[in-house]
Amino acid sequence: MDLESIARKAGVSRSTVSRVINDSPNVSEQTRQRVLAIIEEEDFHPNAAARALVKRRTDILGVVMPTSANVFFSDNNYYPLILAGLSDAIRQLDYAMLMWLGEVTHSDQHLMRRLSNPHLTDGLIFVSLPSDHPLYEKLSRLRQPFVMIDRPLTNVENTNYVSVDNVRAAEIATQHLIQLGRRRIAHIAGILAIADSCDRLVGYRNALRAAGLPIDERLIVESDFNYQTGYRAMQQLLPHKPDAVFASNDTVAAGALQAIHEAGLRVPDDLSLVGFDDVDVALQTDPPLTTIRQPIRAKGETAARLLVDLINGKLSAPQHVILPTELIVRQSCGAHSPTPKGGDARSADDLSE
Amino acid sequence: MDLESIARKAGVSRSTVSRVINDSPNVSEQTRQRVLAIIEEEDFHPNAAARALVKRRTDILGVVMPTSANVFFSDNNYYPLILAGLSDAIRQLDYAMLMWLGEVTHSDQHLMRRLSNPHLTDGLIFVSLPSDHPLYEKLSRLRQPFVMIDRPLTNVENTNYVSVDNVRAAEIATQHLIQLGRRRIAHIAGILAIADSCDRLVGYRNALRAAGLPIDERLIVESDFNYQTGYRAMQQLLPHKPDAVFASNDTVAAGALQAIHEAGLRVPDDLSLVGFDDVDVALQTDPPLTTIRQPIRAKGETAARLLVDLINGKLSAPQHVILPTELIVRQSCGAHSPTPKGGDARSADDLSE
DNA sequence: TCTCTTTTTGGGATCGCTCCCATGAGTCTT
DNA sequence: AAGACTCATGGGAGCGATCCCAAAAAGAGA
Repeated sequence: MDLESIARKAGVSRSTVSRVINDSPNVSEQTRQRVLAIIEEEDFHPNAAARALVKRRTDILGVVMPTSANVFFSDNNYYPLILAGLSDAIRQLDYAMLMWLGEVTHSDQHLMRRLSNPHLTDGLIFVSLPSDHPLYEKLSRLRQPFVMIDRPLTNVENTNYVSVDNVRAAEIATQHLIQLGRRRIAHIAGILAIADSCDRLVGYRNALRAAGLPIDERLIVESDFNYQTGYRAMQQLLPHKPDAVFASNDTVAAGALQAIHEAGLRVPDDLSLVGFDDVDVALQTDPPLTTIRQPIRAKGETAARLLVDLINGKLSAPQHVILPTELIVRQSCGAHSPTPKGGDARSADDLSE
Repeated sequence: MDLESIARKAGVSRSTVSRVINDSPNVSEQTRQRVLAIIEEEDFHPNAAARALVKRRTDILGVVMPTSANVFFSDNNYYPLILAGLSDAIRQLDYAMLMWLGEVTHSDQHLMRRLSNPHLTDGLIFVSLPSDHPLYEKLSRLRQPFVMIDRPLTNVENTNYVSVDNVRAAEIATQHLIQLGRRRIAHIAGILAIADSCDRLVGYRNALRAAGLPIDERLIVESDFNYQTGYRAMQQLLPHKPDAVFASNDTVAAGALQAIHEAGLRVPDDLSLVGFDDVDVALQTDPPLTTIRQPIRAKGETAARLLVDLINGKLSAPQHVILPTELIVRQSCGAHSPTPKGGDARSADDLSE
């Protein structure tokens, strides 16, 4: 079933059917209706490959999340939320979304070739690509446009990316704890191979330094962004008597909270706790978490729009889009007297829509 | 850059280059090496559209999750886990994955057309497609193979699907509670528009009936698969004095647990609690949850393999694949004396790999 | 050395579209 | 009423692969 056979049935030419399908204005209303009727009747679908062959665009965007399953599921639904944002925007922009989840190793030649095939997608979006990734080098040679979500670690200037100012956000979180009178503030970092984690650690150090507080390296512990490692990190920290903890995300904060409770300490009375992301879990802990809200879905949406602009040649210089974050004060930091539970601001990201 | 230009540089013909690319055995080793060198040198990528046009296959599988963001994120990572399973298997089978997330409404003609375009994907996988969905009707007319994950509500016989025996699993969970001497067993159901939820409810009723226990409709409450509604459902149940609760998933169970604790009751002493899925959260509650483990990732993997078999014409009759579930006994049901925390079986799905 | 078979190679036809140009029909102008 | 102009339509060329068949080259057997 092709254009020609539809044309024959409608008593017109191939070209006219093509015009109808592509909403060309130069078709008489009468003809258009006749053709549309036949198309409907025959349940005709134009061949995407043939179209792509001549138009040199597939109307497909590629999304690559070279994230291990481990991180994908533990990190606060961060990646699923990014995905949702991407998916929404890409659908709205009338593209389809081709997806690769999971680690991409250098040895996976097949996949590497496919990813860099400029004929398969019109552009690519990479989410949290580590700097030492073999794809990185390939990217530079790539002729097709691409956008990164989260700041790349190297070659920052020439890369289009969408991120938040993690350094500033971490400064604000830490500063908040300092203003509450805390002096021994610990930090449970995320995976330090990820730029965001590094930046948050930098922000944490900046804030302490700015306040003239000493930086005690024993108060800095790494985690894997998940509950379990948050719990263990806190157990490591407790002997050094911190009076506050800034955690790399809300799930880690929840794990830390568990360890704190098991040690017979109270939050926020004995320790103040601040998380990051502001997702569901921040409201499910007891007490609910003070945290930094970042617009996770919006990151995905923005990246998709940016990529499409790039594809359409609307941009010249590389774009660096920095989305805003916000400190959400709840009970776990002890900043103010408890408000009625559930009465405070909810995340814009988690359950909305 | 096309086959022809590579051919010219290598001093061979178009056809020979094509043979090299497609691993045809009828190429001399010498020629193959020469051509491969040029391909590498020029960073040549064959045009996927041109290939698809003549081969009549795109090597792309479509995955449709017509799930609202609400359910996507609340339901125990169920959908992200399915996705991971699909992604792994599809990559391994050397296909690419085209994805549509989120609700697909009848009015979204554009998307509907795209989904049913047999030239875009070689086959489709639908995850938890509600029975009243407009896509359902379109599917029947579809000429391309498709597989569903989770039992469809109607037209079951003619549909290829992968699921678990939710009825039986719920019977086992409920039976377990009965054997522990519980008599007023409540059920927090999931969204009843989803077949799985219905089946679990049926299994619950079956078990009570088989044990000669009365079915008290006040002990059955619906939830949205998330913490919040699990919490509220439990609050509704408490006045009717249940001595056990079978929850539709682990997150709902966690929400219920919170409500139980707030009411000053203890688990498992005052109430036994059983969840469903066996994901991370089941180990993060205190006490850890007794639950039904279902192989979520394996569902995705199985569906992908089934679809590829279907595409290759290896199957004739519609396939119904039912994967096994397992009762995982931990502390929340009170079945045995507490084992050391963390020492019990972990989910095969959550953090592995 | 010549024939017969097998392996390797080359080039035409084809897939189903879009693009471009030519043509015909209808309208407006002078 | 003829030329100029617009709008609707038709058909050739071409996108870049694969497939098929024919031809050339290499190897085998007598």
